[in-house]
Amino acid sequence: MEHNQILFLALPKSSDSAPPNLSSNPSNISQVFPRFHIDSAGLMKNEAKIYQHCGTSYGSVGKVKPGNKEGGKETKKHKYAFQTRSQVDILDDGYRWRKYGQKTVKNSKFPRSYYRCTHQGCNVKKQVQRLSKDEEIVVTTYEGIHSHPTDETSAENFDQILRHLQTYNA
DNA sequence: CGTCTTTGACCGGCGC
DNA sequence: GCGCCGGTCAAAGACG
Repeated sequence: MEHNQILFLALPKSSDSAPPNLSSNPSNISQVFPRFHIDSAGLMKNEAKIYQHCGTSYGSVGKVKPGNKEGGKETKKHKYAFQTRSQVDILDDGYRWRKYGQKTVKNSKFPRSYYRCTHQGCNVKKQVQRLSKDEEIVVTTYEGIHSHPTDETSAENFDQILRHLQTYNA
């Protein structure tokens, strides 16, 4: 086993070319990931690297329909995508997820799993997909913001990193 | 016994 | 209009 890498794909809004500063991160990342670690074997250490990425193929995520009526009914979807280098799909981020679907993606030879937060009133969804190119890379896409605390009380070092990332945005 | 996973069906959007 | 593709539902089973 090697050191795990956490690739941060931030999706603030449009595919606007953001400055290379890490300070321009989307809001409330720590709400999405209050606690982040790989539970299966404690693989992740403080060697986690965080990258920021804007645009690319993920720019189409959460797009707004051009033919929307009346306009102004644009719901902002907070959507964050990660790439984790791990051998396990399930990353325990402190929340409890219920799997509600699994589909095979045309572009990938591995199926994509759909999860939803089991907390009542919490509509946060999550997708887990494994890249066909690199079997070790797992893409986790979060959608929505958690409005409730986690069950876990212990905070990991990753929390500090996430807080440091979101210091600028409010 | 309660909770979560599994799995096929269903549905809506989009391209041809 | 039709078929593909991606996302969700829901029934039934697995598992503690």
